Amino acid sequence: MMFDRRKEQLIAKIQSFCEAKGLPIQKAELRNIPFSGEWGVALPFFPLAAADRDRSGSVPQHAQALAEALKAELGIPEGFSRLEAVNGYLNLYFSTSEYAKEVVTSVLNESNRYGSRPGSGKPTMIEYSNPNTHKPLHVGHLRNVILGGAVSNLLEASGKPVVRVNYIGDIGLHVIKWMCNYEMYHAGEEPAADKMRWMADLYAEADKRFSEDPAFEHAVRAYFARWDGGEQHLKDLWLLTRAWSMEGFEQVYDLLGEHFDHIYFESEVEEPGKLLVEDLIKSGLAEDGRPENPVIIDLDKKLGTKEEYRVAVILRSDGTSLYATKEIPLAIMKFSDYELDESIYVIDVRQSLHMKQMKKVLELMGYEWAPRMRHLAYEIVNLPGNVTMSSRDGTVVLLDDLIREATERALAIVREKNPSLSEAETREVALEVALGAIKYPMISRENTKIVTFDWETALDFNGQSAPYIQYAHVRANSILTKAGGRKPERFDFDYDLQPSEINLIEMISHFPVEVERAAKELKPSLIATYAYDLAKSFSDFYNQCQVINASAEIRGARLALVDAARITIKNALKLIGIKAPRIM
RNA sequence: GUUCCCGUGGCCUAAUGGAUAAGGCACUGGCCUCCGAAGCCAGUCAUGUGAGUUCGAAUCUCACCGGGAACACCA
Repeated sequence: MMFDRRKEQLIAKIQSFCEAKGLPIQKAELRNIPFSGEWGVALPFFPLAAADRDRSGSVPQHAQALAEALKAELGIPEGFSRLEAVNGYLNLYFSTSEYAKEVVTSVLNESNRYGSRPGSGKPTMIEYSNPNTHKPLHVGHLRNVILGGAVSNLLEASGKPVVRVNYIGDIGLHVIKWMCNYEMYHAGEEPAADKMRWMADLYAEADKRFSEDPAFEHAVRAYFARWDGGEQHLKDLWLLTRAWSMEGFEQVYDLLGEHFDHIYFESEVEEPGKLLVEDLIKSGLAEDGRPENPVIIDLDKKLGTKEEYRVAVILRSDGTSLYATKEIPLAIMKFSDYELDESIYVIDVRQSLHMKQMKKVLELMGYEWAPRMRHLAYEIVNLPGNVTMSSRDGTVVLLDDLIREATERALAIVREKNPSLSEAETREVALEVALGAIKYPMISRENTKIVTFDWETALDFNGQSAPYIQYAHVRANSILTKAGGRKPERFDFDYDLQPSEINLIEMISHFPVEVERAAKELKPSLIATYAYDLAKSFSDFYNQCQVINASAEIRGARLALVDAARITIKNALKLIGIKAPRIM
């Protein structure tokens, strides 16, 4: 980039200025100017002033004096329009036309690659979604899927290959309940077209019977014993119904635009887990308390820590497996299946201690990669009044219901706002808008903050929301279409740029930096916020600057800018799993 | 009891240790003969408390207050 080179030249000059004055140059760092309307870089002189032994007066005063001194020394470097020493900062403003052209040109050239870099190196594995078969998905699962998917996208965009994996809970009491209920009351029935829904309804029915009908509970226990006995008929039924459930999940993942590279099943790590526990007992790491007590690893005792790692329970006293039993072989399997740089777990914050224990256990077992396991902890989704979602208490919002409700609402709005669309277009747009609207609040806040779900917010298509961003994209698209769809081959920003278009170009140019930061910190919320700010900048521009009706010399440049904005909005939305419709 | 997370206008959220704390919702009043009003413009209102570090703190440290979570056989 031309401006990178100019910056380097500038930094060299600043360095010689600092050396001449005996100032610690390592403390000189360029940053963005917070005000809009013009662009450039700012150099704060406070650290230099504080370190200067020849300082006269207060630090801010001296910073201002230094800024002025450097300003006088630099004159006006090539590529800059003016310099300004104010409030202890030296602000260096770029020549607008060159900078604008450079930004817009590179966005148009890179198009849908703008903001991403090619991948290289060892892959990072990201485990997320992790649903239980035979059970419905609720909005808590949605946050996990959206977050995991977005983090995967971000890492990919920042140049890391990614392996997306899903760890499916395909065994346990919930499965037995479902199958027992099915055999007793729905034997031979086939799933409805909406498999997710059908499975969920039967699960709710089974769960209700289980808690209300002692006879059914009895039947389930007996059924479980037959399962443990390895009865072939039950195995066949399990495989069949699990496949139904997986097909249901696939339907939902397709709808959400998610995919996985590898599926791990709980059932495939259960036996290896039990074998590992025996090894751990033999090696002396684990203590076998059976038959009265479970098999444990007393981490605090082993490590000499106090109430930090606590006790990890790795096998029940009756010899049956626990979550932890299976987690250990799964972690090992991941690193042997792939040569991983990192193994990320997207799991809610309540499992932080458990994750910390697993990592430590694997470290004690001698796996060099254990430190490369990383828990991405996120907060749960609540209901108003700090009500935790629980299917047992019936305080749960099913994903299915939410998507249906949002789509219906979107459909009505699209019909009202844009009646000229065909039925097929209307449906497609409504779905994209509805999904965007329900995804956005899940991803736009920090991972560590609780999301409180309420229908009003989830179905609000105004304000800071995905539909607002999508709408900006649609309007940009609309201008380009009206202009004839042809892209100007040559354009220049040699005219007096309006503050709103300078601001828009500035926002567009920040995208790659935002992607890097979001990837590094595993924070998709930064991109969600950025996408909104970008859309807002575009709206400002849209309201203040004419494009199609502009004079010939301005028109080409503004069309190019609109196209660059359109591309950047679309790319940003894509990273957070939201589609950008052409029309709406 | 130990540990972790969160406290920013009436409500929800934003702000790589840096300049004037930024938006949304709600409320009030304006704007469709002008590239689409899911929009735009204008208005009122905020960093839990107290110390510390720093030239400079919403941000870092400590204490306290308030809310949530985890802590031996759920996942």
